[in-house]
Amino acid sequence: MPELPEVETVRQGLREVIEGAVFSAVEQRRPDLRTPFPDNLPARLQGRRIITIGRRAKYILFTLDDQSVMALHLGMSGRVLVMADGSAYKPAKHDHLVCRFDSGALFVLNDPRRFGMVFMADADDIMRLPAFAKMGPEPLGNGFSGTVLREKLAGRKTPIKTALLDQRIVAGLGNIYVCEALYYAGISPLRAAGALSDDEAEKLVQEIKKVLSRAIKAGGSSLKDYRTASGELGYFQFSFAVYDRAGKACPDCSCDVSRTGGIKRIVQGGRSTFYCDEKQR
DNA sequence: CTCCTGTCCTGCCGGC
DNA sequence: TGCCGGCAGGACAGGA
Repeated sequence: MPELPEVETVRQGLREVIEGAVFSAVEQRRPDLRTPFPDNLPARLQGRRIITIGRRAKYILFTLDDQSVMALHLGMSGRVLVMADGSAYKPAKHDHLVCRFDSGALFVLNDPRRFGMVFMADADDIMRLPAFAKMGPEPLGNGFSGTVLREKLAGRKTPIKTALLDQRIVAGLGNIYVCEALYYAGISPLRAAGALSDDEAEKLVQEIKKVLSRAIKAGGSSLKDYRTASGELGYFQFSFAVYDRAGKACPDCSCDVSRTGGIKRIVQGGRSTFYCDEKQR
């Protein structure tokens, strides 16, 4: 599923089409995703105006005019369809939540694997929900620095790759951009998290910010193509240095791939890691 | 506390 | 062609 850049792109697409709109019809087509939908969700949305559409880590936050917030996580396979004119929409397989608006706009949440989640709470309470309470800093925010990362990693023996996927360390990274950032930082995914030097932590933070920013920019520029094509938001073309490129040469590779075997794929914590062991130490 | 494994669910892809 | 195993962008529970 979508990692932070994809979620941010979805958020931007939603803002353009349904921020300020009023829910006129809400159809919840099954009782749950990974967790149950909030009690009486359709009734709680009906007639409410969306004031702002924000984001925290991989959650999209819809703040409504009654000071309630709906938090949406897309899980692994969640997708969003949004159309300014939803009159031609026909329900498709795995369309679990269908919202129509007074403007004629349409929002559909589609999630085949149903690893997604929807929560609802008063604005004052939303960040106290378990999903948010222990979250680490936003990777693109000022609260995420080399110093902060070093503190969070201190004493940890777990591999840096695994640590960066822990949302309590930093909130919003997923498997793809962790692999990518470690590559650009020249740090092996196998290194003990607590053993990074100050300089390495600082470099890693900078590369995390850079790769996420580039991906968001790529998403923004592809946004209008997605909308004109199908209204579907969530995934876009972005060229990866190592992710899903096992056996291939890394971008500015000067080594002999026939000898080194190119980019490696290993499994850490049950998830694939891709890296170049010539360039990452 | 930390860390490791298993699990939720469907779809897709490669191999036989 | 069909069947089967393995894998997938996430996050949590439970046990050591």
